[in-house]
Amino acid sequence: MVRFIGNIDAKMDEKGRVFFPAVFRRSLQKEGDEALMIRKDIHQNCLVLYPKSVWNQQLDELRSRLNRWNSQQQMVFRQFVAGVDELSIDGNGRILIPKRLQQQVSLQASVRFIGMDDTIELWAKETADALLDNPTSLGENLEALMDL
Amino acid sequence: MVRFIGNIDAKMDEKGRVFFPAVFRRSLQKEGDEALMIRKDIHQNCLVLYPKSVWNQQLDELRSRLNRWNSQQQMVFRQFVAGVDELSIDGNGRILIPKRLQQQVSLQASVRFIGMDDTIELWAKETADALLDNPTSLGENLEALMDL
DNA sequence: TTTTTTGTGGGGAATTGTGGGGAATTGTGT
DNA sequence: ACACAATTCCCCACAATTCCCCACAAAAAA
Repeated sequence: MVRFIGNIDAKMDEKGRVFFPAVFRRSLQKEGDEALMIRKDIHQNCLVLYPKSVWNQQLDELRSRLNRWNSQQQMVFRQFVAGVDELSIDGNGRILIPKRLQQQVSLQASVRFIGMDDTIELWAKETADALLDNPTSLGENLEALMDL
Repeated sequence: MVRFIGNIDAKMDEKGRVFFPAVFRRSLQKEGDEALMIRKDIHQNCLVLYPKSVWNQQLDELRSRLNRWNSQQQMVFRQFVAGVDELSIDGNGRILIPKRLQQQVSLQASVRFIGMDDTIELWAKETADALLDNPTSLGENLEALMDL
C-alpha cells in the first residue's frame, strides 16, 4: 500500500507545469505505479492525485455500491468519472495541470502538495494556508471523533 | 513503549541540520524504530517529533474511524496529516529540519529538545526560555486538574 | 592520558526544483 | 483544405537544496 507523506511547496509556471516532488515519485515507483489520475476534490477547492491503482480501487468500490440501472445513481457515477484526467510525468519530472482544473481551484504560481496517505492533494498555497494553519477546530473534532 | 526524558540544548547550522541527542537516539533504537515524523505542534510554537511507529499507530486509528466520502471527516484527516514530514537521521547522527517548519516556529541557531514521554519537542531556545522559565501558574493548574 | 562517543562545521557532488525556447500537435474558424 | 492560435511536448540551462563525505572540537569513558 502506498503511503504518501509530507508537504511540499512548489511553483507552477505559466505553462501550468509543476515539478512532481521527488519523495512522492519514489513512493510511486516503489509500487511500480507510474500513472496518475487527477480530478477536483468532491468537497474542497483542491485537486486530488490518485495513483492509477488506487483510482481503480475506488471506482470498483463505487461501482459495487451503485446500481447501474438506477438513473440517479448512474448520474452520480458519471459525475465522479467525468472530469478526471490522466497525467504523466515528463522528462524533467514535471506534470502538466490541465487548464480546466487550474481554473476550477484557482491555482496560481504558488502551490502546495499534501501527502494524504494513498492520495496526494494539490492546493493553491493561499487556500491551504487559510484552511490548514488554523487548528482551532481540529482539537474539538478529534475529541468528538475519538470519543465514540 | 518509548519514553523520552530530558532537556538538551543544541545548535542548528545554516543548512538546517541539528544533532539528534544521543539519549533519544538510543531510546529510538531500543524500539527498532529509526524514522521520525515531524510537525508543528497544534497549539504551541514548537515542533513535535514522533517515532514513526507511534505516528502510524495514531494514523491507523484515525483512518479506521473516518469515512473518506464525508467532507468533515476528511477535513479532520487532512488537518491531521497536513504539515507532517518524515525525517531520517544522517550518517553524522543529525536530522535536517525542513525550511517550511523552521520558519513556522522561527527556529534560529539555538534550539532545545524536550523529551515529552512518547514524543520529543523541538523549541527555539528563546521561545522555550520565555515560556518555561515562568512557572507561575503550574501549581494552581495542577491543583485544579487533580481535584476532580 | 588515551580512546571513544558526542556534537559542530564545511566542501562539494548529486539530486531536486525552476524557467524558458521552440518544434510538434491539436483545435478553431474561414 | 488552409492559416492561425493555443496547447502540449521535448529539449537545454541553471539555481537551490539535499546528501555524502571528511575534519575536528568537546565531553565522557577507559
